[in-house]
Amino acid sequence: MDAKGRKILVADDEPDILEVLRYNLIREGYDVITAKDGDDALLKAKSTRPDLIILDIMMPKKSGMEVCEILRSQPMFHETLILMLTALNDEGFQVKGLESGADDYVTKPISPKVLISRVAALLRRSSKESSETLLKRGNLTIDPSKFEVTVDDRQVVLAKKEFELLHLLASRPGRVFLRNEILNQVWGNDVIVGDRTIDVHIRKIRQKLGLDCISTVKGVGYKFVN
Amino acid sequence: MDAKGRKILVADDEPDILEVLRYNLIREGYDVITAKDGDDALLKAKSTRPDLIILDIMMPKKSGMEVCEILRSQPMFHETLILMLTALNDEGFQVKGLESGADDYVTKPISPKVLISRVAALLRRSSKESSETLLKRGNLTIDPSKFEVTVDDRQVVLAKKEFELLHLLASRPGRVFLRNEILNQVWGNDVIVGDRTIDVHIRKIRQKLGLDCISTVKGVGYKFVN
DNA sequence: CAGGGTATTAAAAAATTGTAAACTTGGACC
DNA sequence: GGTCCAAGTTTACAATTTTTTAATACCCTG
Repeated sequence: MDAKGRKILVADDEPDILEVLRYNLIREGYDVITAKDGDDALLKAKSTRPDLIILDIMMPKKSGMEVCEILRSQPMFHETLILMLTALNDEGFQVKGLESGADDYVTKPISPKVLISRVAALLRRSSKESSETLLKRGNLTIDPSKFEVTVDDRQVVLAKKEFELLHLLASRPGRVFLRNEILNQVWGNDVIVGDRTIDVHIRKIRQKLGLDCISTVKGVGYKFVN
Repeated sequence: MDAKGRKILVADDEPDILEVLRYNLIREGYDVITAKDGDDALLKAKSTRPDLIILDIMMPKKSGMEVCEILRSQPMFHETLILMLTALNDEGFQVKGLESGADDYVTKPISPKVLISRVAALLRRSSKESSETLLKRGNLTIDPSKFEVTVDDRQVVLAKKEFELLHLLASRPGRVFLRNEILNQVWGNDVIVGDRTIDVHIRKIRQKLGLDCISTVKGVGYKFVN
């Protein structure tokens, strides 16, 4: 589906399991990073900042639970999704797992179908939430749930497409969005509109905001700066 | 914890399991209603409007899945939490369960500790305000228990749909409700009515209230402002 | 200074909503 | 059963806003 670009870190000490998970997740279109023990997982989590982390409970160096607690204690991973793999009937762990900050767990033996389904459910939920949470960039505030934009306490009324376009750009400050990406995200894959349409909307946003927060990258696209 | 007043409906055909669950949930401070099969569950769900429904997948009369789908198709239960009890390794069901609209599932054999933990997690997540409390928004008062609306001490009589629509919008001031959301919440998932219906009702509300408290967000929906 | 790209503008086209009025339905009442 | 009434829905059209197109001006780079 729309799994593109989602990074998943999988940590398990059994190479076979790791490979099965990697294979299945990649087939679904996710970017997969693997780790072979607790310390490795921590290291790779920091360097790659995945969207979701799958942790086996039983691992050398550090257990999944320990890794989970360490991650959760850092603001960087406060929002990162964590899914635990636990042994069957391991009540204590299941309860502790949820308490230690995991978002979900799947019991072993792992069925790829179930795992994929859970992973998708988690990502779906979080992406829904993120598209509804308040976005603050300096003196600019974007509230998708209220469909409101504020600049220095002054409320600005944007039309639908303008809002969506601004929201897209502001969701990843600094990152350049190609004109194609913008068309796909805001207009949809199938809709065909002329190229100048984007310019016009950008102009209206700039005008209404009275703020120079969108910069042009000639020949490439637009990006949000602050 | 803060389980006070939370109603939980438990449906399972095995009396022993039912009793164990009931005992444990009551000990946690929940109000528990029990049902012995699918039809019974539907009946009691409608009459008691629980906050959370625990459904065994395998039940006489109607399976947990069927019950779940029927419930989800009614606006009354759109927000109600549903937790499924599935047999171990029952992959197909687990996947289908999540797809059919359940919020979570727990595998049998059930451990009370795990179940309690999951139930608490679900209820925590959805700490929505009850739809039966008095709402005051400026000079507007909405009393769902009496089905009354007041503007500056002047009582306004609204029809059922009008009332529900206003109550929905006012329940989250500022938040935009998409036309789809409105249709689902007020009319129900399965009911098919024309698009203009919403406009007409909005108009009647505006007219009757003589108050400009509902603002249009073109291409998106409506929201309550004060 | 030519060429590829972007900005600006105005106006056309499309989409969306507001409104009034007609129609449908289901229940209360006789 | 028939009649009336009110809520709810649909329809059709007007009013409005948003979105797109198109034409032109601009601006940087090689």
